[in-house]
Amino acid sequence: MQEINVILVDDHAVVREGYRRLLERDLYIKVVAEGETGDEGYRLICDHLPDVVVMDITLPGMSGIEVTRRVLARVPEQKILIFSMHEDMVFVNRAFQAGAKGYVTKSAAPEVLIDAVRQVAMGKLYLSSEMAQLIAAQTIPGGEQSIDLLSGREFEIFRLLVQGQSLHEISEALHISYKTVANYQSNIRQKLGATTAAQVVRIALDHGIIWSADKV
Amino acid sequence: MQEINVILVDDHAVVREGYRRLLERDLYIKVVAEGETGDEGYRLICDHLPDVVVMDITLPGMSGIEVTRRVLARVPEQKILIFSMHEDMVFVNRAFQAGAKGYVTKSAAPEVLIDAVRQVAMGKLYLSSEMAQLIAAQTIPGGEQSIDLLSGREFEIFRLLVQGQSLHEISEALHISYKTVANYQSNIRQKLGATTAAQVVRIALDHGIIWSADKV
DNA sequence: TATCATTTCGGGAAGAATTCCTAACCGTAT
DNA sequence: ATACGGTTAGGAATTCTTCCCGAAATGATA
Repeated sequence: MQEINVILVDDHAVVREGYRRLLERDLYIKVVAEGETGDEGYRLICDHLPDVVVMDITLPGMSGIEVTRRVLARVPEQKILIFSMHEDMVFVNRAFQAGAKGYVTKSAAPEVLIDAVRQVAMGKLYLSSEMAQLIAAQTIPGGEQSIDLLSGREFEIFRLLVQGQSLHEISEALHISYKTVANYQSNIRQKLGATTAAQVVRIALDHGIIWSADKV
Repeated sequence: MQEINVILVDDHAVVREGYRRLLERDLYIKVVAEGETGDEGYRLICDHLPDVVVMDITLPGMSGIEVTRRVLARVPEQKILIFSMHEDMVFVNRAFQAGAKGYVTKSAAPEVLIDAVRQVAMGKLYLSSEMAQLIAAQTIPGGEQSIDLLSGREFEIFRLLVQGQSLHEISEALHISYKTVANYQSNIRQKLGATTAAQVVRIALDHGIIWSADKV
């Protein structure tokens, strides 16, 4: 078996240290560089062109997904494995949309990461089994493109809801009955697979309908 | 120097693996057990009574801060070091309120964690320098955020709520009555000046308690 | 030590919100 | 014309939320 050159990109030094030691338990895997930010990771990847990149999503500045997109725009064959704490389908979808070759969660067993790196290096796609199960089970809030299931009116009410408006305020703003708004909310939650209001807001966040104050 | 027995509590197996290898680079430090959830960590700590606990905040169910509170209620002299990705002052404050002996962020240099474990084992308090700077910077311009009005328990439930957990799930995770959680939610909303669940989530966003996929 | 404030915990009851069912109305596509 | 989906609501049962209360534990302070 050939040697597998790997670049790690993660903003947590201690965590990176752990990956490196874990991955190098496999004698064929060699970590050739480590990046701390999205920009640094991008430069390192373009310079080294490693066999596999293990990349976190949450990074200072450019996110791991954005780095993936940019790298693949210049080096389409580059193999990038997303290794994230996010167990949300939205992230998995975005990762593969960006062209990532694999997605592994940090809660997976250590051996899974090694396996994933080897699989991806061989040109295969890799999705950790928990994530694959999530895809199979379609009860995930925000899974698939659930937001597209919303009708125009539903989407409009959805937006007002996640902005923090009360049902009463919405009914006045739209000149419809409170009861109608309440019914819409029920339908929206069902279509999105959400059981709590917070989950609905989270879906809105994931789709960029609203955003947090400290977002760059 | 005496041997330092350590217990690790973190929900990410790969990350835990990394800590273990990193910490045991120091010959006096010995990792005697690893916990994956809040409940498991609590049991392990009570059973082993290690010299130092290295604990993440974000855990399934009970948070690391909640575990800290509970452990210290029974073993007041237990030394607990919070090791979290959160660089928000809110979390540092909560950690020390709960009785933690140290707070180190995961973005700190690897040696910092080892140093922190040693300091805490010797009975000292430890705060990584970035966090110490944040404290210094925050004392002047700060100005009483509404979120500071929340008690420890209220903040704990607040976090679970905005993560999308139902009242029933929270009551099970914290082993308290549904009614208590419902009452807490009312108090939280009042203290935060929020009338809808979505507004509560927005406040959490603004304080960095949760974040959106939109950074992707 | 005694005291007072705070926090944690929950029951009861009234009121509000949510769900589920139903149905009307209106375009549009078949 | 018929069928379909979207918009609009009411009714009833259920669930959630608030506001009231109090008990127990904790913590600070005099």
